[in-house]
Order: sequence, then structure tokens, then C-alpha cells
Amino acid sequence: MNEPTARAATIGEAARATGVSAKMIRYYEETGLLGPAERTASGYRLYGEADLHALRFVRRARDLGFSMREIAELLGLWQDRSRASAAVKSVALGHVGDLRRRIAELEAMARTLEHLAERCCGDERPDCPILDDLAGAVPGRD
Amino acid sequence: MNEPTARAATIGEAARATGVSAKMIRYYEETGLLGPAERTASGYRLYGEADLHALRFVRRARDLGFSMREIAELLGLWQDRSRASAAVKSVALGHVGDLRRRIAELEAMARTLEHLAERCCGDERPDCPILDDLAGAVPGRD
DNA sequence: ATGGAGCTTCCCATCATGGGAAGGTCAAGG
DNA sequence: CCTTGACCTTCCCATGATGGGAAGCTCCAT
Repeated sequence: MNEPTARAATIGEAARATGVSAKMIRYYEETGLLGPAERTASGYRLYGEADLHALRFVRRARDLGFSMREIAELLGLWQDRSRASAAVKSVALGHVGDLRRRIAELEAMARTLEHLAERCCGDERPDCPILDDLAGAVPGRD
Repeated sequence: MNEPTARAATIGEAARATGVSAKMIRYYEETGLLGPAERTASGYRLYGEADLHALRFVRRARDLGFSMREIAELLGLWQDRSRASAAVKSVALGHVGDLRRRIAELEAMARTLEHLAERCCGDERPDCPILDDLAGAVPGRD
């Protein structure tokens, strides 16, 4: 609080402060997710507190698995003070639906493989129900 | 058995017969996952029964979420009659580990979001715990 | 013989991320 | 003042698995 705006950070400092790599910060700017950063006379990018805040927002959203498209939407809603919370909730719940679908898919794969692995003795012998399944053999129908 | 080898299939027929797109069949050949296909005098690829079998193997493995690297390994083991089933089981269980890790990550994201969404009234008003979380606000510590 | 379906190769795009080269800038220490 | 090393800039390329599409050749049935 003593130094009002601790003075703008370079991209490396911003990266360290927010956990977003410098590469990704430039990429977010290039793709329009974030507006163009201020520049020094010599062309270095500068980031103020508000920018760091936005970067942390993006980082948090990515940690929650939102796509860049969704994050763009959320950033827009964040900056629109008159948004309805329903709009945000809808984006969030849509994403939860995606996550649940992906989880169900992975879960089905994992269960199938665990089941096959259980029946594979896993020793020196070549017989292997896992390969038999992959090869399309339906053991017990032979 | 009546027609010994029902005559080789073109890439389109192979695609239809195995559920692997023609694009992907060419890609698997190009990257060495599968050996080069036979060719007609005019350059068309031809696929025999054994090739179709291998394609179905790859398809099934992809359905189970194996990476191409893992599939290459599994194909090698499949074709090596003297492999130990332990080697196959180890690849499979390694993959199950990957799947379980990814599931846990997605599950954590989904739970966090569901939790936030529950507390978001989702109406006309702008107040939204979801955005507050993304923005780094820690409600209740204020 | 012609038309259309199917094949070939080649290039490009996705999504989010990282690696690295070539070159300019800045601050500290001799 | 000059050097050194850390940092910045832009530009290009790669990933993994997949699809889209163009230009041109081949095959088969009419």
C-alpha cells in the first residue's frame, strides 16, 4: 500500500508473479485473449497490477480446465459489471458437463483395462488376455 | 475358408472394415506404426486379412486411450510370440495409472466448479462466487 | 468414351504449450 | 567507458491425433 502501483513489471516478473509463462503471456496477447500490453520506449512489455490480476484470473481458469474460448467469455463477463450471474453459471455448468463426459470416458477405459489386467497372470508365459482382447479374440466363444 | 484370402482391400474398404479412417491409415504407415502397405501397379494401397486385423488392433487400443507410442509397443508384443505376459500387463497398468491420474485431475476440477456453481444463485444479479474465485477473491477471509 | 467415385500426394489447421535462434536492451562491476 | 550476463524482442518449428481440401491420376460401369 505504501507504493501505490509498485511500478509495472516486465514480462518475466509478471510470469513469476502469476505462474503464467512469458511464452503464454505473449500468446494470449497475440490471440486477443488479453489486450496489447503497454511497452517501454525500447519495446519491452509492461504489466501493471490490473494486468497481473487478469493473468491470475486466466491462470486459475486454465487450472480449472476451461478452454481459451471459455476463458475469453469469462473474462468478458468478469469485466462487465452488469452481467447476470446466470450467464457465468451457464458457462461453468457447461464446462462441468464436458468434464463429466470426459471423466466417464476415461473411467470406462480404465475399468476395462483393469478388468483385463486382473485376468492376465503377468508372468513369463506368453498367454495374455489383454492382447487377446486387443486382437479381437472373444475368449470363451472359441 | 471358401475364399482363402478374400482378395486385398483398398484403403477405403479397409477403413470401412476397421473403423480407422483412410487418413489415419496413411498416417500410421507414414509414422512407422504400421509397415508400408502393398501397392498395385498404379500405386493404390492394398490390405490383406492380416493388415485388417492389425488395423482393428490399433483401433481397439486407441479406443482404450493408449497413445501411439504405447500401441507401437503393444503391437510389437503382439507379434512377438515369445513375449512374457508380464510385459503386456506392465504397459497396460502403466496406462491405467495415467488414466487414473487424469481422472483425478478432472474430478477435482469438476468438484471445485460444482461447489462454486452451487453457491452462485444464477439469476439477473451480477454477484457471482464463480467469478470471485477466478479473480482470486477468497470470500470469507475478508 | 465418358462420368463419377475413389485413390495418390502435399499442404494447412486444430489446441495449448515449449524450444530455440538471432538480435536488441539493461544494469552492475571492473 | 566497456564488457558481461541476464533479460527482452520477433520468428520459426514441434508436439499428438485428427480432419479438410486441392490437384491430379485410376478404375469401373454405363
